[in-house]
Amino acid sequence: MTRKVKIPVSTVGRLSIYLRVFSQVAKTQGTISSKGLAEWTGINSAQVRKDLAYFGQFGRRGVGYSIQDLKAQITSILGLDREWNAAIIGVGHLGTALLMYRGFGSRRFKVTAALDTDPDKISWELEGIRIHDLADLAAVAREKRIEIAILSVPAEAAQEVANQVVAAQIPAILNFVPVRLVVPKHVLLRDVDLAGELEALTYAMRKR
Amino acid sequence: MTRKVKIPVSTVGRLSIYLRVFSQVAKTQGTISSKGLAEWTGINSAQVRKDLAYFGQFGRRGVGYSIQDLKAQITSILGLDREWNAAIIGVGHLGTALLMYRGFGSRRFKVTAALDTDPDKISWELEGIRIHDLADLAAVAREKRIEIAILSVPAEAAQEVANQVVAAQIPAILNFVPVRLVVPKHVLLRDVDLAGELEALTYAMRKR
DNA sequence: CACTGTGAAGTACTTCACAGCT
DNA sequence: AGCTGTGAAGTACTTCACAGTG
Repeated sequence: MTRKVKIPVSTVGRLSIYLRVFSQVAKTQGTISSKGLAEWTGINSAQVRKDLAYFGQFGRRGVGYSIQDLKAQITSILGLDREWNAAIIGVGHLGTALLMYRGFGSRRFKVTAALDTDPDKISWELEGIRIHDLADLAAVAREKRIEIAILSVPAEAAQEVANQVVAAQIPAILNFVPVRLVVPKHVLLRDVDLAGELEALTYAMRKR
Repeated sequence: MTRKVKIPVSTVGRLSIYLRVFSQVAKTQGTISSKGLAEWTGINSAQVRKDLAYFGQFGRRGVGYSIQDLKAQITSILGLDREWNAAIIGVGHLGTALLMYRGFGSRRFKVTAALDTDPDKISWELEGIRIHDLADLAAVAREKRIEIAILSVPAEAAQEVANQVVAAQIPAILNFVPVRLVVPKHVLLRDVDLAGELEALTYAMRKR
């Protein structure tokens, strides 16, 4: 079940997609074939089988995959069989935006803290979440058992704040700031570049 | 300058990254080498050269790339030499969030309209942007010259709303809804999956 | 002579195609 | 008979390495 072979990053991304199909199919009973999943997702059926086979032999030849089993397996592989506490760092427009977004929580993510350096914001509450002084990050992270830092600070401050996140022993960062952050290898970093996504669209439109 | 060779999607993503370095380097005079860009971005210098060479011969051997020129070139390639009007469709938590986020606008994107089906929201204003009835999408799109639809509606409604976007002749969709949308080939579609990004982090944390 | 532009080699991911199980 | 699991083939992207040049 746990393997030696290196699993492509893209495979992990597709696991999220497969999982989501089950909410749409809604049936928790019954089976689904790789071809069925392929139709729902637009992903090639051989790709579906290969993705799932990385993690074990979940399917039954001639039948397909048990929806219930597969759902449980993927949930567990993605670590969604428990809750994860996240903190929003930087409560500007985007940070506020992300605080309000419950879509994070609908799956197993809880935003349980917010932090900023602006004295006008500190100790306010937003959506029921108190805004702490960023200087207290280490204490807040320990107390609230924060495992994910969601970064939405100004670009100039980003690296310095990332350093503080690392010092506070938070193991993972979801970075919305369009800056290349340098962090130690043991810290997980993932970038989301919203302007970049739009630029990919305008690039394609411009080409026409 | 315009080419036959197919340009990797990933190259376009990196153009956004290169462009961003110039805001950080700040100097509009002078040159930068592929090695310099590599250091700023963490991208291999051969990759940098290959990416830029897709679009023409911008560099000078022995010298590097003129920052001013390169900035102008990439800006133009990405279509950022003009403004683009976007509409937010679905003013729930995430939609409101995105409306408030000025980071879109800081580059050349303007959110000039918002739409929803909820009578309690319609004709309110949020951040100076009026919320229109989704039923009026085609009219609003025409009047406001909307070229990008930013989709943040409930999953159940997403495909139907996407159909309306297509019917309204909006050529591009940035989809925040975790659903596979089916649209005609001439409509550009890009998916952003925020829960998926977090799941990629928890997957990696779980593995330890 | 430092640095680009680019073939060639290397690596990673995807799809095919089919043997093998149920 | 139908569908998985997986080597082998195919395709796409990255990195190397160096000839070419300002």
